[in-house]
Amino acid sequence: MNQWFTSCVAYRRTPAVQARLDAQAGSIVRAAMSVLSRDGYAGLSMAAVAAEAGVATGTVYKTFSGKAELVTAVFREVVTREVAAVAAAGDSARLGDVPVPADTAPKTARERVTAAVETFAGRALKNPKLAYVLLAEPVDTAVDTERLRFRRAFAEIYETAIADGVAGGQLPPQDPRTTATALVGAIGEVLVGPLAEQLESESVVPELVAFALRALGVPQE
Amino acid sequence: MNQWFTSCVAYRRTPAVQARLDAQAGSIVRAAMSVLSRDGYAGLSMAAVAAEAGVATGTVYKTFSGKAELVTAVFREVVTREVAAVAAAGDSARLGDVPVPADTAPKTARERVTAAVETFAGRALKNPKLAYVLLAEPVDTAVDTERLRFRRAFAEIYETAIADGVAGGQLPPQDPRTTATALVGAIGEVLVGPLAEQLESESVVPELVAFALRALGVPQE
DNA sequence: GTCTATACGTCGATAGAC
DNA sequence: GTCTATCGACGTATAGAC
Repeated sequence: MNQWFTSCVAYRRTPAVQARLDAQAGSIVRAAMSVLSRDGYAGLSMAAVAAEAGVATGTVYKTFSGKAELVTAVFREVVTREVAAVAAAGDSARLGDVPVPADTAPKTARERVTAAVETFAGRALKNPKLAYVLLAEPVDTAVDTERLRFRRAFAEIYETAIADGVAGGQLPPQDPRTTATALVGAIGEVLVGPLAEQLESESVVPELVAFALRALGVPQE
Repeated sequence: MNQWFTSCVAYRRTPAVQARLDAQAGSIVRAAMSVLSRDGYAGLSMAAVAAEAGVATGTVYKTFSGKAELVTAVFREVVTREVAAVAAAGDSARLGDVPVPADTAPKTARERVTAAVETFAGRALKNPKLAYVLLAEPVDTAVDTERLRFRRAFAEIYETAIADGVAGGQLPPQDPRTTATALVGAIGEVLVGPLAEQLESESVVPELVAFALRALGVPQE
């Protein structure tokens, strides 16, 4: 009994072990992202991920109970990255923890939305396989649920920019939440086409920006 | 041998039998639509559908190889109905086979888009369970594929209206296809929220219409 | 992590169509 | 008379609760 207890304590996860496991999990997730970017969801087999990460297939199942869980983790990682990039491009307040220099004029709603749309769409078109999985590819019920969070996160970025614009009189009266949500849906829908067919249509980003500015009611130049 | 052949001919599906089977398939699909509207996708079990249709569960599998196939058939049926309703509301050319009376002024782009958006959103909010399944609910990979067709069908309705408006100078220059696609995405995205939470927010339809009109560049009244 | 409950899909028997 | 469509109960897998 005493010995059993001792063993139990001894095998309890030490911080070091936990850290190693976390690092491994991160490594596997990054490997999965690489595979996804290169070969799309069709190529995302557990074996391929394991090979890319340099571990055995069994090891992957050690940290992720199944493919759905792994995919979900990958999804969360990618979403966090993309949201950060778009937020950085669109937010006027601060990037990371660095305050905006005092001599920089605050961005207008037009600038903020333009930057956010261009960043989002540009990144998506630069990594079409990944973006298509994120936006639309029929994958898995669990992933679909994650997609809802993903879209919400982007909508919140637009929402603050729009609310600021309305408050400042740059934009006509409107419900910022509705407009922001609609914008996210619009951008996603438009991108799915070029993404699915691997067309990097050059005109799609400017068209998207034009649509967004019209939809917000930005006064035409 | 001769007798076998005679029997075979005798038991070959006669038109009457085929018609009955087709009718049964339709009946099952309609039953599934009822269940879906009432209990949502969670309540759409094969047993519930069979009970609603007044047949045994085994019978359902006679016409549909599995749940995925049944759900796909239901999806197709619903989409066809909804597209027809929205097209009828939005098209200026003709409703069904009846030509528009000559004394009726052709609808403006503003009227056509307003009618289409109101019809689509109104019908969705009147049947939220069904609409949520159609638009966003994580269901099945096969259904996701169908959803793409569904959205495309709606986009085409908007596309013709927008193209006409641009050609007639009522709308500013734009790519009708892009705008139409974006509009479908925007409307769907906005509706998902109220639909998921069963809120029949009264203001959502007017806001959607306002968004759509701004996005098309319709001159503000 | 285990356990229970629900629901998908199958199978043999029966009844009815041709 | 033969074959097939229908029925409904059962096996099994999976998902959700504790």
